[in-house]
Amino acid sequence: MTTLKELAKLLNISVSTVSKALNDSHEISATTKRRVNELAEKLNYKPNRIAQQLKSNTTKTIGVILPTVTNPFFAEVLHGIETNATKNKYDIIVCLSDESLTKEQRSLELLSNGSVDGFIIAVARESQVLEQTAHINTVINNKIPVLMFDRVVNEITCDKVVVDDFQSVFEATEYLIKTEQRKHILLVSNIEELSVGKLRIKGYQKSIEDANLKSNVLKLSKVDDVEKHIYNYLQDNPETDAIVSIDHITGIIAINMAKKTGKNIPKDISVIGFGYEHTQLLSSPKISIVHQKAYEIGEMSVKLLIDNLKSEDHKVKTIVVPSELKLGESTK
Amino acid sequence: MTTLKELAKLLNISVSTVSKALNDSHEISATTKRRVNELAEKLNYKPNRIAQQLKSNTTKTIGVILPTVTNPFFAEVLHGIETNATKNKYDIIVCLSDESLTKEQRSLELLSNGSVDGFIIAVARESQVLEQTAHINTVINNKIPVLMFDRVVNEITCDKVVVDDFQSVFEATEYLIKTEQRKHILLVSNIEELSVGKLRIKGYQKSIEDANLKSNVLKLSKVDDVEKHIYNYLQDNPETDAIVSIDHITGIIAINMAKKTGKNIPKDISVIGFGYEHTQLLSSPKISIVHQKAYEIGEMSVKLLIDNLKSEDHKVKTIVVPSELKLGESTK
DNA sequence: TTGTAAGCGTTATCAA
DNA sequence: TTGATAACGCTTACAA
Repeated sequence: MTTLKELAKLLNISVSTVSKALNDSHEISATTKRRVNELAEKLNYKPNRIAQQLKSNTTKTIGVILPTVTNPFFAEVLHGIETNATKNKYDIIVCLSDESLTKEQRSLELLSNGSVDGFIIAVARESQVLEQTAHINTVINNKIPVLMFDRVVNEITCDKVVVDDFQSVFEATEYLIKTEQRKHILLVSNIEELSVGKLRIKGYQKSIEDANLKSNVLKLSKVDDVEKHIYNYLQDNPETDAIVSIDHITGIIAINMAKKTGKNIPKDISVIGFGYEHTQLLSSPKISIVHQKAYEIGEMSVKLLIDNLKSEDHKVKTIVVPSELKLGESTK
Repeated sequence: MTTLKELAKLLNISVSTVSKALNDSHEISATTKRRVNELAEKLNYKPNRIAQQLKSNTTKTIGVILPTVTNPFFAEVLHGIETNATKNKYDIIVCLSDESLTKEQRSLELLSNGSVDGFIIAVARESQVLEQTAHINTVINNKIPVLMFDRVVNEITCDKVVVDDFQSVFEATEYLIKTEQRKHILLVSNIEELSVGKLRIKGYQKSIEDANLKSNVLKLSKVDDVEKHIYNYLQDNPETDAIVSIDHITGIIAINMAKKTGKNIPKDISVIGFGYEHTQLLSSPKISIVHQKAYEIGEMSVKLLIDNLKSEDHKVKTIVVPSELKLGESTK
């Protein structure tokens, strides 16, 4: 790789002149600027990023720590983060915790050595269940800005970007009750132990209570044969006339199982699930979903973090990104 | 952040002594090592990564350039890359080309300034269709190692990790013909313009030819209503007794549509699709899939690239990661 | 066993 | 308008 020194030697001028010329400093004459730029172009000179980082003590890099990326929600958030980071000339270093507390701790620790200017993180399932989050506070105490999204820790004070978990499921359930006159609404879930899962279930329950209906929650996160479990429930409870799923899998399974019991969707049973870009393609009839704006969550996260990095007097904020009920064909 | 200089001053010794002590150099006495380590521990000293990178002229960072991460194949590959990179003490900087040539060029260009030691890349759809890949050769000519996976460019000489696209579909089709005696096998695809798509289609065609059957290919990448398209085909061709999908979407849609035409799966029609971890959950009956070992592809890619980075006399290799036919319930 | 000094590639200050 | 020099934080000959 070509360096300033090499350019300087070839042109018989000093390194600092070359540097200034390339940075279009007003101190430098037009002619030398031209000479320098021509040679730089010719030799395909690129300022060494690492040297700049050392000098400026900033990396223009964000550490992104995700529980997983095979869950389409986090994949789409990552998409939003990457696009917006790039737009702002930031790189992202991605670490996956695989839902493990230890891996999350290690990643934060490893990157807290000047590798990144700040972090965007959704905490691991394990960290959340065990309520172990001291490592995140350590980072914050070291003056490295942290932004948490989706899976947040209430006890930690930092910027947050969250989904309207309670509200969106509340409204989805209300839709089934008020617009569709459904009376026997089942909730299915494979994320009931996560903070977001709990909030969503509460949204469902509030709506059910308000209408004086009976709450029916099928918790499946530890169940082996989810299909069978749902199928059996529907067999045993043939009065079921609507299903709400709070994740991106069990809604589709519910549709398949309801059809298997001979029910027509949406005539006999309405189904609303959670989902993202392609989810609706994967069921027939196309599933109605609470569409989490995952891309926007990533986008907002980057914006808020960069604002924190740049402004002196940044004040901590929590942004709620509203979801959208996207009706497909599994509702009337 | 604590620096060597600060430690040195507090201990009244020189910076180099501190550095050596922390690196457990045999030059240093046990007592000073202890003193240094204690203070370092106390002040939570971490060697500045950027300074080390500048000094050593290596970043221990891999640039990973993916077309997208919402496609579960690439998500799973990323998972494999991240896990294995971390295991080898490498970080990854992730860029998404969004299937765009320009973005791919920009990312490569931007990271070719010392930010990374090497690249892992799957080329964008656009780059592949337009056959524009000079930017990749530019990087290689700059002596930055590149590894390509899945979507590879034959004309470029570098390490490659690929799937057995031809062979896996050849065998899947053969299974339907020989084991299940199917005679009217439809291929559905939404990736027919990609190199991998073409190979897979060829695998199907070879198998069909060998058995003297008729080839039926439904190309859907530019079709709006995929469901309807498949449904109509099945209505018009009721003799169809098997379907092969070469992507992770259209197989599931095919199952749903076949059921809609009143066919029983797998009695009347067998279906084999492509898929990954969760794919089988999303259809009923559970779809049989060609399971691409995406995680392993990521794993192998990292191994091969790091080998290239470390060894002097690395010779270019292409590794084929075999897929596995994972029978579900959509075949007999 | 410890310390001095040079150097990685930049940028910035100050002097010429 | 240009150049010499120091500095960012670290490692490593080499000198003491």
